[in-house]
Amino acid sequence: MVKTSTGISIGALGKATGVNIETIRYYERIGLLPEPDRTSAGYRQYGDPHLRRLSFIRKGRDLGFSIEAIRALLRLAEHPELPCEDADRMTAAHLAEVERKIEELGRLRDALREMARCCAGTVAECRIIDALAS
Amino acid sequence: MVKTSTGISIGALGKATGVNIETIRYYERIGLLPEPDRTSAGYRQYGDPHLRRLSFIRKGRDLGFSIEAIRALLRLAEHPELPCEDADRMTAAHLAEVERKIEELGRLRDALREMARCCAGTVAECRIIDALAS
DNA sequence: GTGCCCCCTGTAGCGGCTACAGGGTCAAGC
DNA sequence: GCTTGACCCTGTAGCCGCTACAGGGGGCAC
Repeated sequence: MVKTSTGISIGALGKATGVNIETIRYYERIGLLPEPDRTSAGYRQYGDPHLRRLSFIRKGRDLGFSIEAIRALLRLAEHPELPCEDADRMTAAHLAEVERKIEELGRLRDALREMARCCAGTVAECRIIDALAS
Repeated sequence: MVKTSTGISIGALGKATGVNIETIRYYERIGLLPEPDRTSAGYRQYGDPHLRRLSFIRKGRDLGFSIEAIRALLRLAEHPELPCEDADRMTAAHLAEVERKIEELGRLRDALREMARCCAGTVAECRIIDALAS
């Protein structure tokens, strides 16, 4: 009972992974997702490896990894025998970057809070405009 | 003693405001900074109004306001007699967006921390790769 | 006159998609 | 058999806010 799997369409793949169809084609164009087989009409037909790879990509993007980082992580995932220090280093670097951004945005938030709710009056007395113009 | 101010070059304006020269030209192109006078050789010559306007823009960008928001804030700043509720609303909206991003990044940070430092071994046992592939 | 730095215009690239335009294909229902 | 509508295809351009050239001209000190 060998099942000759025919694969799924790009729309079905998109639904299964939560990735936009245009984004899937974009990933193919930049070589992140390999080109799938085609039906006689030229429709893309995806199999299980594509599904797994795309959902890997999606999770990576959700974690904020860049496309290039994901490319590297995918290469690693294909070689389970390698040491995982590269993955560790990339994650640490990304985490540090996220922490940096959080701090930056925290400072921004404080500055904005200080300015906000200035206003019962006119622009001439506005703390916000004043902060920018002074 | 009327001083006929000759204005400053784009390089000097950039230094004075901390804005990249190419960015200044970009702001001019998109109509955010008005076209300055030119010397006979075609060099831009900026005066005090440009300096003030550009430093307004710069402060706005530092606070994370979009170009379009800054455009609106500049229009407001030119009309001190108007009520400042627009500025207030824009600041509140921007603040809310910043707070949303902080929370999102906080969740990201937690997820990354959970994954990180997995590794003394190979990719096969790597928590990072596993989190993405599973 | 000769370096060297500044300035000019115009265009293309970055990241990561997203949105068309202008067409072909397929399956269900009548 | 024919229509309708949902799906699919390619290719290109746009989003944001710059940044980076290429290829040339100007200004000033030595």
